Amino acid sequence: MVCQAKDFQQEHKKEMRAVQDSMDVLSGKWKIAIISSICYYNKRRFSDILNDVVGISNKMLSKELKELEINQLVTRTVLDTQPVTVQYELTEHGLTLKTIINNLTEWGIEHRKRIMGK
Amino acid sequence: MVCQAKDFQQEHKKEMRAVQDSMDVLSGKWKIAIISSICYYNKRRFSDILNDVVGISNKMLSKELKELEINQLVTRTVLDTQPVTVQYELTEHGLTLKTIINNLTEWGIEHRKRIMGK
DNA sequence: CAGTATCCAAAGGGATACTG
DNA sequence: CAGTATCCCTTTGGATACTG
Repeated sequence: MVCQAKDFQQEHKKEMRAVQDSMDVLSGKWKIAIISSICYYNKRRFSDILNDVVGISNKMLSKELKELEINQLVTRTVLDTQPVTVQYELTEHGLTLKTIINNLTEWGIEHRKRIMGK
Repeated sequence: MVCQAKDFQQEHKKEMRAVQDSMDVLSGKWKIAIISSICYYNKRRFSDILNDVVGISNKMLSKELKELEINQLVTRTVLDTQPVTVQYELTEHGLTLKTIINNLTEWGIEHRKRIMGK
């Protein structure tokens, strides 16, 4: 019984670490929205993301995309056009966030109903 | 065809708004972790959450819990003990985040494997 | 187009001490 | 125990202008 309680707590610590690991990568006002934008179209250009994500500045977008690249969630490809365009894509790893994005979308809709009320 | 494309984009705008609504409530370094802590035990006291969420200060925890209360995700109950203890619980609405928490936990484990690497 | 550079105000958030 | 109050340094991020 004592032992079971210990396992229970150990398990909880592991879960807390995991959830905090996720949030280290995904937290912040913009990351999930950026991923969501790219995900929907598979490939997305800088200026398109800038338009999709309401309120973000180019400075922020640039910074956030770099971090997502470092964390291997997106790839950046410079296209040989005139002028230059840059395409962002989710990596295989980034695509594993699709379920979470979908859940957050659903939840956002319900939450708005609830808070905005009735 | 043009019409279909328009619907596609309209749908995307709705989804972007929804996902950004979610993140308005959940973003920040701590919220998800706090909810996760309470969720695991159903009820959880202030000092316990303080222990669960690695790195958070009492000031931050206090602030974040207030916001979660405002957004109707948690309830706060003062227990008649000596000294006073306070219990936090997820609301019905807060409990709808359980799926997302679980997904984020799973994802955090996989992400750590991937980044810390092989 | 896709950023970078600079300036600068405002917010974030830790440490510490204190209260009912 | 569960916070609040204060001090104060750090980070954030908008606005604007500039570059390849």
